[in-house]
Amino acid sequence: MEQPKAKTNIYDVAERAGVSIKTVSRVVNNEPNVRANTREKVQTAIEELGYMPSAAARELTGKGSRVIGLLYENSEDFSYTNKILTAALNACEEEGYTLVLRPFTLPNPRLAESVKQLKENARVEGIIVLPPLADHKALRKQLKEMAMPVALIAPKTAPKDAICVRCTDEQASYDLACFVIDRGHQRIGFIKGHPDHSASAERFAGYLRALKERKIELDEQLIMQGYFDYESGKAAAKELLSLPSPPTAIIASNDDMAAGTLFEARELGLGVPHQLSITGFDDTALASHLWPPLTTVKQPITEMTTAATRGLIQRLQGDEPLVLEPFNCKIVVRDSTT
Amino acid sequence: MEQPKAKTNIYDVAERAGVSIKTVSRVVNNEPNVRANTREKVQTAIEELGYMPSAAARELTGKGSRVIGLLYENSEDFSYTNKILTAALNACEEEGYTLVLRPFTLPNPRLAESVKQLKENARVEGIIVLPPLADHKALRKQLKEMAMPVALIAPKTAPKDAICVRCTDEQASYDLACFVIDRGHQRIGFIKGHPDHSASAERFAGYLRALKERKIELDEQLIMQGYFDYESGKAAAKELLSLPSPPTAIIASNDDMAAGTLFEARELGLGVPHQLSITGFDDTALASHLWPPLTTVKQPITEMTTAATRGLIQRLQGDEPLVLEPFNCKIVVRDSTT
DNA sequence: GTATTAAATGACAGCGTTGTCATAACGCAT
DNA sequence: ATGCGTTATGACAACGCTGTCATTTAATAC
Repeated sequence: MEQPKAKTNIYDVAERAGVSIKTVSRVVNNEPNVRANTREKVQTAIEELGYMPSAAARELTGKGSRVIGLLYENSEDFSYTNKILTAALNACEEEGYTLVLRPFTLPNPRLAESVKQLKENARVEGIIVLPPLADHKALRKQLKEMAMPVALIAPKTAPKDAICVRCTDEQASYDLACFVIDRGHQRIGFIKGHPDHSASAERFAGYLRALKERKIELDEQLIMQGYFDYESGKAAAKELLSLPSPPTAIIASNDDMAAGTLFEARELGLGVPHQLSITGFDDTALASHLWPPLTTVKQPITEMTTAATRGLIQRLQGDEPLVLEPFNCKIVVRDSTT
Repeated sequence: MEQPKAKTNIYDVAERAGVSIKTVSRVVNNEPNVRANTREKVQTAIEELGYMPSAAARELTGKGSRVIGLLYENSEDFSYTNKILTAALNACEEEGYTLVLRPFTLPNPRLAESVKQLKENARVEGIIVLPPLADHKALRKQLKEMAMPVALIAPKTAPKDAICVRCTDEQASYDLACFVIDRGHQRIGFIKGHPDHSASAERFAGYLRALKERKIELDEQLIMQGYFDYESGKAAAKELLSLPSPPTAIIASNDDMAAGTLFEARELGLGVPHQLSITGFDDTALASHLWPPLTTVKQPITEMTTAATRGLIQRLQGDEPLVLEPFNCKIVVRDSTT
């Protein structure tokens, strides 16, 4: 497998295989009437050069574009990811760009391959990466190798050759913890987020800073590891609440885990917020639909995403790669806290 | 504005305007050095012919593709729309197609324009339409005019020139109502869904059939109009529960409205399920995250969407437009019903 | 009015592929 | 070997646009 300097085209393959471009075309499109022997030679050349046909050229010759659309009504109550999608989609439309989505389930061995395909097949020129993928080492390496312009949303480490947007997670978490402390709580449980998300560490740091400044001694027992999903929040809450001296408030690193905590409190017959205060993070639809509705933190997701998308597009057009300031979060007080 | 028979290209415009194709190109790309007079002539010709430049050809000449990617981790707990997106995205990837998303907020005066742009700009060859857009008259007309191959998800009326997928909503709703009746309930409230969604009527019909077969007299007071959102469910529940003789069970036409109902029950101090049984529809993440978790109906969304997408792609490739049977739903019993 | 310069316009190649049609090689029966 | 019908291969135009560079036209100065 060689490292193709410039993009290889059908001529390169034809030359290497010692056949005409038409024959290469036939092999690529699985057409009949190619000797097995020849087919193999061509296939080898393709592999060696890492050749991928140009979708644009194909389309131009009358083949379809292999693009299909999906129309849907944009409802209000979207989850975190959805808010990002919508914002990015809108920003792209305004700039005359087309956005192609690619969801992954981690761990994913075919990740590199899939990203490469995204470039060749779907013709993407730049890529926006959401957490926790934004910090995925293999992915970042792959993107760099492909010299793919990148915009990272809330990454832990921000390479300077990428557009990055962040928000003041640490400060928001600090503010939230102070808010809880000011309501008279002293034993405050904390459920950490998924360790792969940069936000997790930031939010935890804010909690720690608040305790320190308000002179509350840190009790390791009150710190739980969660993974941003409902079940992990539930499990963590169960453990916290069965402590000999349980917390009177629990700060969960996102709304899903807060929902799990709320569920667990119910199971144990604890009244919220009177016997237990609970807070979330992200202000998803869930937060306002639970009973009682959750006190949480609202990130300016739409603004962040729009900025990242615009930034990426600007770079693609050769403009200055502007540096983005962190965006401010805001506490949303509801009824899950005393 | 003429009706272009075949796709107009830059030559048509040049001829009509009496200039060279290069000049047309200059106008289209807002390049300098074109006399105002000339520019106008060209612009007029473009309008009259409804010309839109070919993105594929542009890309081939070295301009970028104007496509950017967005990578995200595929989490489990997705809403209804998200499940559809993910399934469609996956089906497309498997078939070597690229899926382009376009969210709308209704009502939208620029809908037709946006769809046209989707065709020209994003080069889509076929379109999948989700409810309630699947029944949007103006949209359907526009798509038909453009001769755009279409796949409709859960439409009310199914034109035979479109791929359509449906599921057994009526039967599922009937089964659910019977389930509730069999638990001893006689006064069962029903919160209807958004009138624009085909599913709303189907679900209501199932409820009616169950009452009839079980010889329970229909009480109009127990029927409420909702709109599939949390707030409308809450409002409907409030009204139902303040009736002189309130229902002992409420069937909401989706999970969001069931969540609103649950909230309202809490506000009124009613125990769920002992004093009030509640059911939802769709089996979204919300349903299992609430307390108590909701009894609801699970649609095979992934299967439906995959079938629709595959069907559309088959048609695009000139194969037989297969007819799809309705998909079966399944009741998921949880703790919100006695 | 003519020379000089700048602005406006056009002719043409090239982008990477596939379709058409011509040509070359093969397989087989004579 | 010879001829014939396949099967395999290649040459070349076409797809619709933009870049380069040549040419025409207008504007300005003398």
